[in-house]
Amino acid sequence: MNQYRTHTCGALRAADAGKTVKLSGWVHRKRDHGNLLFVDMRDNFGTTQCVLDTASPVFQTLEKIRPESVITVEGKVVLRDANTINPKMPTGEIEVAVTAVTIQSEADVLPLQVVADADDLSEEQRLTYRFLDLRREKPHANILLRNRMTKFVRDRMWDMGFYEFQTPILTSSSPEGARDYLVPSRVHKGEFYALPQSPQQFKQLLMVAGFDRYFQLAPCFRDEDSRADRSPGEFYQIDFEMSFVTQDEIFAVGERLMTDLFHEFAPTATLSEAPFVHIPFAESMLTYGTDKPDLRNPLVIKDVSEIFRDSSFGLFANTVGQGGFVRAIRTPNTAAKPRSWFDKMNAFAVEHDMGGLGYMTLAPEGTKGPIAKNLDADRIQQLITVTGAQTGDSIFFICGKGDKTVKFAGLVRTMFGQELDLIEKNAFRFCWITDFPFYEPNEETGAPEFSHNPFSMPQGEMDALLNQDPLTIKAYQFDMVCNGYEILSGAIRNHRPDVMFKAFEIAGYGPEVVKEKFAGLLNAFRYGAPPHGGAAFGFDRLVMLMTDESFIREVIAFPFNQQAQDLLMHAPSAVTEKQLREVHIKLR
RNA sequence: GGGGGUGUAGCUCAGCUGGUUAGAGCGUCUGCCUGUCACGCAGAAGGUCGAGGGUUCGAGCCCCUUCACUCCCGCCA
Repeated sequence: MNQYRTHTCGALRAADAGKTVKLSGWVHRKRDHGNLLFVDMRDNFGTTQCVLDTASPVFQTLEKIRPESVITVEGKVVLRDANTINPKMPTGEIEVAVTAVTIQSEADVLPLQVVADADDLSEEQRLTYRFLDLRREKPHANILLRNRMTKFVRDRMWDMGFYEFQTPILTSSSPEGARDYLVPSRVHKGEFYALPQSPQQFKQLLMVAGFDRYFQLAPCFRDEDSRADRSPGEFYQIDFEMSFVTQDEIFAVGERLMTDLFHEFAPTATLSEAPFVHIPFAESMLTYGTDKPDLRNPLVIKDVSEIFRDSSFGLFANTVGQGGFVRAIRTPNTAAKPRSWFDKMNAFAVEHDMGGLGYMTLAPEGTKGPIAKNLDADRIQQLITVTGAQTGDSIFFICGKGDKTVKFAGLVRTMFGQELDLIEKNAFRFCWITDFPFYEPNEETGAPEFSHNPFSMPQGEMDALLNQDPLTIKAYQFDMVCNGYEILSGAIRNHRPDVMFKAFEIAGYGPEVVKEKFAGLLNAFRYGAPPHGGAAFGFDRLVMLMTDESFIREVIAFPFNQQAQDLLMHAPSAVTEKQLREVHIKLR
């Protein structure tokens, strides 16, 4: 018999009454009635109430023990009286009458309150005492859910015929993408390894090696600043790659995995049916003002620039005349809102450094508002038709130039979705964003540069590179978006050296540079490479969606803080002179 | 790199228009309590008001500098 326990703290039921048992766990809560003492014991599996009075030989010991100490108790399982049953606890029909106790580890006074399970501890406290924080119910449950999702994903990928691999953690620095984490080499003075930003090149090499289907729950490292949904430093991807496929087959794998995963872990939620809707990048930017639209929000953005061109509404007409544009959003059932509400909406624009939010209301007695006053009836009718507005609605207008205005329209859409409580509840709405531009103009020079991953295949391949304006070429590159979060990114890869040289040449890289920086891949492609493609899900972000958390730290056992520090292990930290000498580094 | 927010007891916070001795809840400690399950009751201890400087008769509060944490922009598949 195990010397610590016969049962876990979540196991005992009425049927166990009469048994002599041993439990080990943490002192969750104590309720001391003077001559009667209740001790709730907690472990990973649950909580059990222990009871003892002055007749117990260990009464004094347990009366003194501090919360969160680890103890082993022996005692008899007894049924509770009907009026003392606790229906909120799975073990609530019984309690353990304690006859003996062993103190395994006595806890000091706690720096923060674990048992209170309050959600309002500061991040700094929680991360400094993460081992205590993770004892709390919700953080504990989040990590266990992540654990079950890990197994589920792994099983489904195996079922779908993917082989699981490990790829190197110490690899070479890559010039594209994010900032690398560097590791100095001791053996090779002045040279550095880099931690992989993703196993991108390795998984492609595995395709060249003929393994057909690869997957990995891959750690990825990027030295970039954090966001609520983006952990600094490191994160995990469900990374996969397939040979002899087109985009649609990658989509099918992604849809299968998400459909199964969300059915399993969010059984009550409404899900998008596969196949998920495809939204070309350009359309997404126009209709939603972002490349990661939240489709739970029913509002859409319409371009109404042409209606305002040469119109009598001078402000908008002038902007359109100078290459700007006007976007409109219909907001249902808002025509009767007070003037102060429209002013508040306008203030939102000012906060975001935009001129304002023009509007027009469709009251039963006619259209109203500053824009309606200055526009002829025909144009007003066109606005109503384009936006689909009905009596009782209003239409808001965003006018300006450039990318900033496009994105601002997206912010306005999101703001109205929340303000008017239009966001669908308990739903996961998926879509594919497709047809990303292969190149984008450099902000200063206007010269084409890679907009995303240079390893993806341009649509039209060599013919497009030779004969098309580079800035109009699209890539076989796509994202999957769920509820406004980018959860996957993928592409059909460029497996043709000639196309790759040409693609880099257009972006301003000569063949020597390509040969130097991508030697591994290029060399491999010279000796027979299958057409291939793949993608990667952000695993942490999926867990975050599933747990309905807004912060990615909530689903990572030992996350960095915003400054990419581990407050528990004190990383990063200084090292000794000797260590620095060995890796040939001198600090300035 | 830039912008916003926060910083007061071990934890979470309140603190008015600048005014006497800086408060609450939880936790801790002490005492009482045999059916609680966030037990209850009584009491006590606990403060460099993030740090430094300034204005003022007087600063937790106003000004300047600085540090820490956090959210966002930039950045980032």
